Amino acid sequence: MKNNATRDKLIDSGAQLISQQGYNATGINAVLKTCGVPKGSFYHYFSSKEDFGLAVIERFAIRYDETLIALLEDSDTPPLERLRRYFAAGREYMHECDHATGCLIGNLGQELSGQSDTFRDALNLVFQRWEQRFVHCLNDAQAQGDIAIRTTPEALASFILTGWEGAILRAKTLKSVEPMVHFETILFQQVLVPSP
Amino acid sequence: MKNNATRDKLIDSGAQLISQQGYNATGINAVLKTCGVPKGSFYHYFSSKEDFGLAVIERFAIRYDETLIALLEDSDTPPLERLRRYFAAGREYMHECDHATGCLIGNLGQELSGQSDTFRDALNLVFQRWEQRFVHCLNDAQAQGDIAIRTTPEALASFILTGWEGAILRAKTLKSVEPMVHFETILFQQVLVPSP
DNA sequence: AAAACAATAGACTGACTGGTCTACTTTAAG
DNA sequence: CTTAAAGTAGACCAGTCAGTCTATTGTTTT
Repeated sequence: MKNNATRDKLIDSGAQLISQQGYNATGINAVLKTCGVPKGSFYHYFSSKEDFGLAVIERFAIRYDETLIALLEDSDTPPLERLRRYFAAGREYMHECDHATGCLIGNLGQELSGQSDTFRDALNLVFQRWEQRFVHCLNDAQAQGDIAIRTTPEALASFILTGWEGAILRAKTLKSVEPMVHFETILFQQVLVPSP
Repeated sequence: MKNNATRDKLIDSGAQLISQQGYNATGINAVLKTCGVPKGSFYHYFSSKEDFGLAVIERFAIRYDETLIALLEDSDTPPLERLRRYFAAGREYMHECDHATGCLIGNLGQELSGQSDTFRDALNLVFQRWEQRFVHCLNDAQAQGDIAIRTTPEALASFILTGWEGAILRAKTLKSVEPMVHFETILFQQVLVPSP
């Protein structure tokens, strides 16, 4: 009943189109066309467009969490260096997509939070999971004496995630990673520093 | 030919609906309905939905710039206090709209930057004008010895704007101003500080 | 082999989209 | 008073939307 190549193809095509155009601007027919699946199959696997959208979010979150673990919980690398690699990966991806795509979760958060509570809850959960990864990494950094956390690890993680998401948004409208670089520079220069 | 109450009503209703639902999710008929204007008038004043959207952006940018000037260029108030008032106003507005609306320019930047270069350029211009207001205020702060700018005023302004926009986005999905508070706290505690 | 079910296939529906069209009313100029 | 233009009014259009429907094909289970 579950896992199927057709279902996967639908989700992958959907993720790509939604990343590029947003949720509302992406029609089901467009998804079907790009992966050559008939409409009957779509409504066999998903009960509605919303159901489909939630599946796209879930799949993306799982995949993304894997790379997040690989980058931020790599105990062979100093915690701050892990963060730098995370930012570098984000910048690289921004180049790859020609500054057009950005972060799927951020995009949908902006577009759908005010539209549907179901979507908002799902996206909020993903953000919270990401913040936890940051918290973990920040605690490591403090334990090793690399930084002094002057608020709470949670507040600092929130600061980093929101700043990064904002930088991605700005990078899209500017078509340049410059805002991402500025964020990273000031973050490491003034926020992620040892106690004075 | 120009200025008209009908045109204004259309733009105001459009701004409200687009703020709440986004651009793609807001139909022209919905705008007409909420302000009781017939379609003939709409296409008398605007050549297309895109033309209308650009007018909404322009109007919003002008209005918002006025409050930005009032807050950030008030020379009777210390520069950092001006910034604090700006953030407080943003938080207050977020409460008023029940964490649903956020920033119109940020929303559209996320939704339309990858979709239309015309929109992207218009939104980018608005962001750049805002950054200039921050630059001005930051220079004042440095001149008065309140802060030490360790990068450039432009980079710091970019950092503040992107961080704030990201915090607004996160506040929407979380339905709480907490991320905005965290951003402000850490910003004033570790970034906007005098030279050591 | 037969029955049951999963999956594929796409024509079709009503509602709605942005946009056009013609007709009418108001305003301003000559 | 006449005439031209600005603005109002809404029926209408082709296209698209998410979603439904019936029919058919594959694959198990019995």
